Amino acid sequence: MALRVSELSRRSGVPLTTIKYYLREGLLPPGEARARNQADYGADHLRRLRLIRVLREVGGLTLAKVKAVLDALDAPPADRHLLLGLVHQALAPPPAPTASAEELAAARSEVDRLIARLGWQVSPEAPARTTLAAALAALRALGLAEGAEVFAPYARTAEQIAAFELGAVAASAESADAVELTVVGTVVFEAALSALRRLAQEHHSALLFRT
Amino acid sequence: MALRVSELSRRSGVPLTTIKYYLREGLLPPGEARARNQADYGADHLRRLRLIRVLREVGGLTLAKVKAVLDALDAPPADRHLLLGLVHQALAPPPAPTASAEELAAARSEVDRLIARLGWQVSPEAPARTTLAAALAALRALGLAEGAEVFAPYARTAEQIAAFELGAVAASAESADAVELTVVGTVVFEAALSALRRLAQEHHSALLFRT
DNA sequence: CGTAATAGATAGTGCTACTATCCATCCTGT
DNA sequence: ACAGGATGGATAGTAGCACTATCTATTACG
Repeated sequence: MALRVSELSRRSGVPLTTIKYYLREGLLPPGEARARNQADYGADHLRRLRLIRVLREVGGLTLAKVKAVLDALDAPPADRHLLLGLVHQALAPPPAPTASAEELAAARSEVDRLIARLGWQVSPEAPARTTLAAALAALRALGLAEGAEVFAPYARTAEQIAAFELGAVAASAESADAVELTVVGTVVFEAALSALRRLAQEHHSALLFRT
Repeated sequence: MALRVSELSRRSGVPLTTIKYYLREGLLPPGEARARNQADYGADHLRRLRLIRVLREVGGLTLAKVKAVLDALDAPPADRHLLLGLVHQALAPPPAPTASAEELAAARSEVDRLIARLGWQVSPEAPARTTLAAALAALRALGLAEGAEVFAPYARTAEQIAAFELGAVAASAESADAVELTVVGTVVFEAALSALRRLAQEHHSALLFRT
C-alpha cells in the first residue's frame, strides 16, 4: 500500500497543505523518499492522520498536545503504567494562575488528603491533582463548596469507570492496539463521558422539574 | 459596597484593561455612572468577574461561550429544566465536520437508539447527542469500537452522577444560588470529574501493571 | 515532451483574548 | 484653587494558534 500525498489527502479528508504543515511540525513522519520530489506514504500515515484529527476535533486537543501524545506513543515505555503517566502529562492543561497562590496551595493539600483517604496510589506529580485543586479553589471562591468532600461522589463513580477501563485495557492484547487504546480511550471516552453526563442530567432534570 | 474600577481590578486579580475589555464585550454590565468618567461597581460585579474567570480558566470555555452562559443566567427561564437546556446549548462545541456525513449520520442514529434503550428522556435537539455521535464515529474510524454499546458502562455511571447532581440542585433553595450552581456545576464538576477519572485510572493502572 | 504532481520554503490569513496608548474629563489632597 | 492621578471611552497593536496560499525547482507520467 503505497500512497502519494494526494491520495493520502483524499482518503483522510485532510487538505494537502495541512498535511504538509503536519509534516513540517513533526506530527506526521515523512514518507519514504523515492526522489527529490516524490515520496511514498503507507497505511500507517493514513492511520496517524486520522488519529491526529480525532484527537484535535473530538478530543479538542491543541496541536502541541497532540504532538506530545504522539511522541509518547512513538516512544512506548514498554510499561503501560508509565505510558499512561506520560499521556496524562501530555494532556495536562497549561497552568493558569487564577486563584491566589495561598488558596491554590490550600486546595491542593486538601485534594492530596482526599486522595490519601480514598486509598488511591497516585504519583505526587500527577497533573490531575493540580487540576482538581484548581476546581476546588474555584468552587470556594464562588462560595459553592466548603471542602474537598464535595468530590466524594464523583470520586466513587470515577473509580468505577477507571476500574472498568483498566480492565478492558488489560484484557486487550499486548499489541500496538492496546497502546493506542490507552491514548484514544483517555481522550475520546472523556468526551463521551461528558456528553453522557449531560444527557443523563437532562433526563433527570426532566424527571424532577418538568411538569 | 461601592468599588472603583481599580479596586475591582485589585480584588479580582483581573487587569484593569481586561475589565474594560469585558465591559466592551458585554460580559460585565456597566457600573452605576456617577459622572462622565466615574462609575461605581458593586459586589455583583466582583462575583461576575470571578465567575467569568472560573468559566474561562477552570472550565476552559471561550469568551463566546462564557457570554452565552451568562446570557442564559441573566434571562433565567424560571424553569430549571429550560435553564439547563440553555446552558447545555451554550456549552455545545462548534461542529467540526471530521467524519464523512454518512458515518456521522449512522453513528447519530445508533446513539439515538442507545438513549432510547436507556429510557432517557432527552430532547432530540440536545447537542450532546451530536457530541456522542462524533465520539462513536471516531472510535469506529480507528477500529476501536463496533457499536454504541461501548458506551453502556459510561452511561450507567453518568446516570448515577446526574441523579446525585440533580438531587443536590433540587435540594438547594430556589435562590439565585441554585441557578449559578447549575451553571458552575455543569462546567466545574465536569473538569473535576475528568481529573478524578485520571487519578483513578492511575491508581488502577498501578494496581494492575506496576510490579 | 508537455502537463501535472510533488517537496520544500516563505509569507500571509483569520480568529481569539487580550494589551497599550491616547485623550478629555473629573475627583482628590493640599 | 489647582496639580496630579484615576477614569471612561475609543482606537490600534500584539501574541499565539492552526492553518492556507504561493512560489520554485524538480520529477513522474501519458
